[in-house]
Amino acid sequence: MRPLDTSTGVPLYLQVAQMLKEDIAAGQFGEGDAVPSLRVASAELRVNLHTVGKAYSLLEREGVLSRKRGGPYRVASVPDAASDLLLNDVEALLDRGAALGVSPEAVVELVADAAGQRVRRKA
Amino acid sequence: MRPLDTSTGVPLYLQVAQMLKEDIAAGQFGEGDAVPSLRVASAELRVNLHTVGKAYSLLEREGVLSRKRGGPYRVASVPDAASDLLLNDVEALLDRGAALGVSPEAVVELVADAAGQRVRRKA
DNA sequence: TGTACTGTTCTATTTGTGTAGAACAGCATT
DNA sequence: AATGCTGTTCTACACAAATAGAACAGTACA
Repeated sequence: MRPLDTSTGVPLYLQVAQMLKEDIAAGQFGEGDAVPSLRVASAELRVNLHTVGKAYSLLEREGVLSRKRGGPYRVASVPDAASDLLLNDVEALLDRGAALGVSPEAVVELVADAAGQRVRRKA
Repeated sequence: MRPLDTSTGVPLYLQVAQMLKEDIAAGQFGEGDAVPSLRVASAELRVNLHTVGKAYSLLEREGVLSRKRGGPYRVASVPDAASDLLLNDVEALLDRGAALGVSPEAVVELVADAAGQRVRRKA
């Protein structure tokens, strides 16, 4: 799994929930599939078992996961498409740009440049 | 000033520091200018005096602000240009896109669409 | 019936954040 | 000198987050 970022101040359990949600949206887990158990996930992420439990129960309240007593967490419903999950971040980026006096068009250029570098790096 | 977001889990003092840094980068405060005093800023932001103090001393360690005993915090050096401050967010956005299986090009399109809506909304 | 897994619950401790109020020393102005 | 501002320091408390370990009940399978 991807690493967690402890420098931003964002609680780990929120990061874990977000990460799993993205993985499900990306198709890594289908509806009805069991997600990694608390102990397995906590070992892989090098995080406490209770932290993962908090993340999973949060996703359960959101309707993404479901549980049966004694059984593993399973995917209840696949969240919105990947691009929908990104929209919030896109809006936040434009907000920050506006706060800095950078026009939306200029932000688009910044993203396009950075994206271009990635594509070139990959090739 | 802009409002603080208490829902993200990001510490308030980091948000305050970030906000002031952006305002300075945007030209709201020039080199040598005094920034709002701890008591004024804490009243405007509806935040504790010590929280603002923590933010200011952080920016002092970063070299953005400087202080003289008994005097106000002043801008020591204007941080990087506004667009530079946005680059980190742009990279983070592309990272999240990659995690979701969304190509850099598709992310650019998302941003372009959202930006287009803003320009139209403004007009 | 064991065995091994699942999540749940409990207590306990540590750390960071945020708030609150008071007191202090330095600087500038009147 | 007195007043009013500046940031600093101190104690105190409340809360959320994270860690740790133990014990528990339910499920599945050999």
